[in-house]
Amino acid sequence: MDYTRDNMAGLLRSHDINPTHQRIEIAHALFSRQEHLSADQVMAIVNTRHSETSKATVYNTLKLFLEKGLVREVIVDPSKVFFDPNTSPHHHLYEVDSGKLSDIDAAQVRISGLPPLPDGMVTEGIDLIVRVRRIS
Amino acid sequence: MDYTRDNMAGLLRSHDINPTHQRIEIAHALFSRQEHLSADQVMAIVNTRHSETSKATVYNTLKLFLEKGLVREVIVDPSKVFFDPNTSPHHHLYEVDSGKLSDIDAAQVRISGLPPLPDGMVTEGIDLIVRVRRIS
DNA sequence: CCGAATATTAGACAAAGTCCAGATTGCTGA
DNA sequence: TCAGCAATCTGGACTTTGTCTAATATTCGG
Repeated sequence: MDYTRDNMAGLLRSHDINPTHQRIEIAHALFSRQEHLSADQVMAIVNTRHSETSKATVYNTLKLFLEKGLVREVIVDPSKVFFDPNTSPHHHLYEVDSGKLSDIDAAQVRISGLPPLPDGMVTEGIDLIVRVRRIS
Repeated sequence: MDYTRDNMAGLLRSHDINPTHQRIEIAHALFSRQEHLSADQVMAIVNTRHSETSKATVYNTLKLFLEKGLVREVIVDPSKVFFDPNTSPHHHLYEVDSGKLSDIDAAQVRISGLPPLPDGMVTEGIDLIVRVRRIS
């Protein structure tokens, strides 16, 4: 897969998102790296050369991507949200001291014995986070 | 189990925590309710009558309780951390729209097929969060 | 190329949480 | 009893993440 800026435009369009210059840059930042990035990190990447994209736009765009199913939100650190360009079913491994976050393929993992949901509720997602720490 | 303030003092001592007035109040707030509370909520409860405990103390105390294994931290909402007086193994059910958080007993749930940990790492905990939403 | 709709922007604002230096508390031993 | 000392608590300034708003800029269909 080639994450050129041109392909980003197509990706955005296919998710019903108007591909503007800023949105393409932000998508490129996330998808070319295939990493979990915080809003802060996205902003830093997008504005490396000279400031091009405002804070508000970064936040708006990430929220838009989230709504349109282009990225996933990962909540592991109380101080910041990570955005994950991998939307296929998977879980997360979080290294507490370094803050490094990596994927665990959901295909191998089996979760059984969950209780029935309360009436009138539907599952929006199941997040499994394995918190690990370096042996000291 | 009786969560009187006197018993709180014993609980604190048994966890190697000096039982001060403020710490007893905070422990009482958490344990008498057996609910997930945010720092904000704890502060509101403790200071209902007249302001008695400062913000700094509430945060310091909750962090201390966490270190001493008296409470658990639950990270489900990016905007605030919840503190959980239930430290027995369990998972969480989070109602996205109402913000309500409830427990899922870990005894019934089986998680299998997790990949081996990276070298030199130990598991600090496994958080399983089922996010649900009311059918609209 | 025009005008409407859609995006972007700077900067003010809000909320959660941290930090610090000074004031309080509660022991301890004489 | 009380001075000395360590532990604790405090208000308030500060930081960081994220939201909001009103003005400006861009885009797109016709």
